[in-house]
Amino acid sequence: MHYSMSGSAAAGGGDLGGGQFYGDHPPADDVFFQSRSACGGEDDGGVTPSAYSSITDYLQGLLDPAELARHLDAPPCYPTMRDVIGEAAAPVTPNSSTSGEAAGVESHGCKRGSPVPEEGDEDGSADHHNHRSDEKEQKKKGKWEKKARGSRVAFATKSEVDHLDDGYRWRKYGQKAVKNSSFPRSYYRCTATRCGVKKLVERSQQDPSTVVTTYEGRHGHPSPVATHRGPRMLMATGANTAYALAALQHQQHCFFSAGADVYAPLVAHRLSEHGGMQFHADLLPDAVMGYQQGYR
DNA sequence: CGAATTTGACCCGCGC
DNA sequence: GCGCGGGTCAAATTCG
Repeated sequence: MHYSMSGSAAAGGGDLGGGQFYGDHPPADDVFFQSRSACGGEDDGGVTPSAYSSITDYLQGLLDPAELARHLDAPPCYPTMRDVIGEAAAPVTPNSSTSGEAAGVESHGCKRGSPVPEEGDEDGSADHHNHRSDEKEQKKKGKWEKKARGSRVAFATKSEVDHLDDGYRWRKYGQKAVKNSSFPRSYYRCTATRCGVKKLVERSQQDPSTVVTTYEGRHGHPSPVATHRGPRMLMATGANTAYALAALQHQQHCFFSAGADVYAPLVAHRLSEHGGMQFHADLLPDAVMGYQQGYR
């Protein structure tokens, strides 16, 4: 079901235009960015380009902390993440607030369960029952303590579809009601063997039309979609942001076309500067280019 | 029939 | 120490 809705489903929902990136906790390995169709309608003129660079660079681990902090402290021209996606994605718990919406990799790192499956990925069902006891024992030994996880990247996208196709295959392993949100949060794991990447999907409480997706970790394998399509591609429409993210994680070439996310291109551009990802500006709408120039 | 999803139970960290 | 809330497991169920 999830797979079938793919990007096309999002596409059906109309183009998603603009995207916004957020990151409000430099120390944490988290990043947040949002995309939405009505971006132009707001004070998007105030979009802080630097925010993008920070996120982009953050994704690539290229930005120095000081600069990142500066970017993140900059007055948001967008509503704050909390404003946009509500408390669902911006936990009100004190601990999470310190490290931003994504509440820190740390808080998750100590949790039990699939602490980044290594040999036995999620498919290693045969070991599941033993897995638990093993984890318990290992926990006692403190083995899971602060186990470093991949970076977390969150983004919000206007879409009628909860699970946007980002080119990877995901298996849903859980769903839970979230406090202060009438929408449940879904938990997905990459189905690729030995890939411990996870994805959390939930709808914004304040804006039900917005889907907040959080990636955790990086794929250590090529995207099934990209592989099949030959040229690494990312198309327009709603799935852009998700694709962009996948691309970012994979440093794949990224194509954005008219109607595409306004901000994702910026990220792509920035990445291109670092040789991480190629940017195909010819596919961008003028508005995007103009914006980009202003940014540059 | 195998794969994916659903969903209640369980576990654990954290705040009070 | 207790309760809350988030994250994961895994059996049951559904789907292709």
